[in-house]
Parts: sequence; structure tokens; C-alpha cells
Amino acid sequence: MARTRHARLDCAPGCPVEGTLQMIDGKWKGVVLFHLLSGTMRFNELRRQLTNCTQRMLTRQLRELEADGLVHREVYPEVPPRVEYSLTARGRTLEPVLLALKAWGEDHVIAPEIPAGEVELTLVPG
Amino acid sequence: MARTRHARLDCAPGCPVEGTLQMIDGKWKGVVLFHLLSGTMRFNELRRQLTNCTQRMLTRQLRELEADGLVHREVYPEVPPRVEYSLTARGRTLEPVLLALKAWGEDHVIAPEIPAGEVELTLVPG
DNA sequence: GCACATAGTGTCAAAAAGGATACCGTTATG
DNA sequence: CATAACGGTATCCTTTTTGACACTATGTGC
Repeated sequence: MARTRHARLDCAPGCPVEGTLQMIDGKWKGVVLFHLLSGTMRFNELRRQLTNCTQRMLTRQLRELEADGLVHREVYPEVPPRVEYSLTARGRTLEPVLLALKAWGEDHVIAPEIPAGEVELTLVPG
Repeated sequence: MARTRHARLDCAPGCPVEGTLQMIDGKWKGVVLFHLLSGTMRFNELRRQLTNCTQRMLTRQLRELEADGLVHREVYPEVPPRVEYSLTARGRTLEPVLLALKAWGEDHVIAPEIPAGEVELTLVPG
């Protein structure tokens, strides 16, 4: 179970907002869910996308997402081990949320990714 | 400054998602921002909307939101004290995010508010 | 004087989240 | 045998967040 921010969510008209945040607010969950939007990924594949994410933390967050029914974990009987993660149907419904978060972040938190070879200088008022 | 989930946000394409979550993920921030969408509110007015929210926590979260430029705090030279909170222009840009969070929460986390007088029984499979 | 209204602040403790490290299991290969 | 690949787990520690409690400021009315 993800973090329990609120023991009960019948507090006010805004509670659904908090309820959703309760599902996705662990460190790395947002970006993990975002990556899985584009398709199934294996553990290390995911991890390589996440700079500075430890194995321990990734495992924890994935297990919580799985427990909350947002992520599906498929174990293949192979050696070396092969485990794939994908969004559940329920997890897929988070797409509008994730895209909204991404859009806002790009506009207000960090500069968007700049494709290689396309460098643009931006002057920031002193 | 709100919680520092990530020291740096240049880690991957999904980082804007984490960047936005970093701004709004304190307990009560989501629901506070949501309420302020509909207009300016005073401290206790806000608090009455938030079941179980302590004065201390509300103050803390409001101060963080203010520091991050999402909320404007207006102090009136009156007694009793009168302080009003409202969304900044920057805070207003979070509307799509907040509405997406609310929509998902209503559909997947909790039942939506039922207007008084309109009671509907829902059977949950054992 | 006291009580009331409003909106806090300071401080410490408890709870929760995140981090570090060592270790594990399986099979395949040289 | 050692090493590699992959995806973990256990355990303890550190840091952060939240909660509890006491206290604060101002003017007004009784």
C-alpha cells in the first residue's frame, strides 16, 4: 500500500485530488508511470531511465504500484531472470493526469528536453 | 521550499512529472490548491474545508505554497487578524493538473460527493 | 481583569519515507 | 571452479514529514 497521507478520504470536495496524489506520490512513481505509458519495460531498462535511482528504491516503488493495481508485474521462468512491468488498465487511466503533470513541469519547473543538435540560447533577465 | 524529492531534475524525459509532483505533494496541498481554484479564502475558511487538518499543518503547507509562488497571501491590518489566500497566476496554471487529479480520484479512489437527499445504495461483491 | 475572534509560531517527538550495504537465487559459460 | 546475467531481499540507518502542545499578538466587549 502506498503512503497513507489520509486515513480517510471523505473530508471535502477536494479529497479526490488528495486520493489520487496518495497513489502516485512516492519518489520515482510519477516518472515510472510515465515511462510505462509508452509500453512494457524490464527492471533494469526502467532503472537506466532513472538517474540516481537505487535498485532498492525502484523495487519498493514498483511493488507499491503493483499492490495498488496500477502496475502489472510479469515474471518469466528464465535465467537470467526476466521480469516485465506494464501499466494495468487501471494504471492506463492515469494518462491524462501524467500528461498534465508533465506539461506543467515542462512549462514551470524545468526546461524541456532539447533534441541533440538543436541548441537555443535563452536570456534570463538579471 | 517544498520537499526536495530530487536534488536535480535533469534525469530523464519523465522528470517534469516528478518536478510538478515535487511542488504539490505535501499533505493538504492538493486539496488546498483545489479549493483556491474557486477563489480567495481566509485561513479558517480553508481549514473548515479540511477535516482533521491541524492549524500547524495548514500554516506550514500554505507557507510552502507561498514560497513556491503558487499561492498569494494578503495580510490586512485588522483585528481580529484577517489574512486571505489566493492562487497566483502561476498557481492558476495548475488548474488542468488539479482537475485531472480530481477526475481520476473520483473515478478510482473514492465515490464522488453525493448531494444531500440523494442516497444510492451500492452493493459491493463479498 | 477575562473571554473572544483570528492567524499564527516554536519546539519536540513520533511516524514515515528514503538510503546504504551486504547478500541471495538460478542457470549458463569458459 | 569462477564469473556473468538479472532481479531481487533483509536489515539497519538517516532524513524528512507530520503531529502534539504550548504559547503569541492585537483590539473589543463585558
